[in-house]
Amino acid sequence: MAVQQEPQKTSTKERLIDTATDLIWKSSYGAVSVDEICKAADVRKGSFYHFFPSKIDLAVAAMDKAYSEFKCMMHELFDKSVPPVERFEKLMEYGLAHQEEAAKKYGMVCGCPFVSLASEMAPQDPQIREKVEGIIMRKRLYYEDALRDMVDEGLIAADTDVEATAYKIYTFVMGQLMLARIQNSLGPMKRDLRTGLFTLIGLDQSALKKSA
Amino acid sequence: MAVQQEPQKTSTKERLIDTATDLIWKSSYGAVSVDEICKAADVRKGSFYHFFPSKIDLAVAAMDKAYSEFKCMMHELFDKSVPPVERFEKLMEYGLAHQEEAAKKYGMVCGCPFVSLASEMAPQDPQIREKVEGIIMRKRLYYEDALRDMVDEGLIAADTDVEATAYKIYTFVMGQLMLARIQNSLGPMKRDLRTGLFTLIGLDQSALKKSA
DNA sequence: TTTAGAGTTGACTGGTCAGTCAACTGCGAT
DNA sequence: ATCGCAGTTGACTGACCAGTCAACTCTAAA
Repeated sequence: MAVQQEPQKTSTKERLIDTATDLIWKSSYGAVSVDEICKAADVRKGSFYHFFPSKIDLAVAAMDKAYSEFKCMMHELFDKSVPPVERFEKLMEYGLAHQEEAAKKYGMVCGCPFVSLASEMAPQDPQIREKVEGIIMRKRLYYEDALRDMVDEGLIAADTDVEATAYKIYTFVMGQLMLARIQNSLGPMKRDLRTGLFTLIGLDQSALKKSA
Repeated sequence: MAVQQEPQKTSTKERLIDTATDLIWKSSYGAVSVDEICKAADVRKGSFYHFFPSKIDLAVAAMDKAYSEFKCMMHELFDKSVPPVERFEKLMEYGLAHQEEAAKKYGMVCGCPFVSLASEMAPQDPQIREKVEGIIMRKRLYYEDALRDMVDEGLIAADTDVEATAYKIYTFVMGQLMLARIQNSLGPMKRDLRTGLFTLIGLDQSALKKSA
């Protein structure tokens, strides 16, 4: 009558990272305890501290994994072979789909996991701050590349301040995601993200409608 | 030789609210304990729970006070007698000054207290969510009024979607503040806030430079 | 002078927190 | 066979958590 103890499909470490991502993204770092993560991941306390020296290190590892997945997508989406306008179109498409999926999975709109965690933890923890700073920078560089290509193609003004524009886009998207999380609604984002982003870039909206 | 116990200048309740605002704004709700707030405010535990049924109620009271102060400023700044463009100019001026002041006081850039707290707590606490939802809505209505006045004055396109534009402005500013907090720097905001905001509104930048 | 109630105090509770540890298990290399 | 070691276990620590409470003080009204 021994109960068959079926083996876990994923490794203990991976399960901890994935569970932490879920729980922290859904609520917040401060509201999720190590015990909670362990219970949800079906891992004992000792194993947790075998893999991670502290709770914050798990959070950093979770950010690493989330970003490496995100980076893959960025890499193929923002490839030189893709027309620059389409890069942003596809990115927004992907972003919205990702949010819808997460909203269904978690029962609420969750926004950007990096930004939410960073806003909470950056003032207290330099590890988190540095990690997210790097993520922001690398995303921004993708944007800047695309903007330069748009300048080269004559799509936007030649004297466009590429760095400043990339920052503007970034903060706009960040704000859109933050509002969606706070209001628990993707409505405004669906309506405003695309036009707002292209306005900030300086692309003629009417010219866009044709291609869409 | 009795040590003179000089009386506190502000009421216990007020001191708790102000201290909580400081501590939570600087770090986060989850990272600040009731004991910590009490100690910093020189108030005993029992008094805390005499005035507030729970920690979350104090946070809500702190939001109320912060917003009521903010509202006074908004009310006179967004008065009909002020030209609409100037309303935004002054708001940004005030906002940046406020951030500089807070950065000096707390030793770091703190961003928007409403948004930071809401991002952390909205998914877990309906009281916080509702409170911040109301704040967002009322701010947005000020923006919409100003935008309508700009339409009337022929400063922006007559077919401007006032509600959508207000949302875009709001999220852009929110994102700018969030980035400033995460990066602990007001640099990008000083450079990009003004031009980004007016681009989203749809105001001709070159026309603005003249008046500035 | 009495009384009621707002405000204050500090000790207290029970639970939860992050993190520790010594003992154990299973396995792959020698 | 046995050694070493990554991984696992669960009991444990001490600090800290939000919240409680009965007793106290002060004030202002009756």
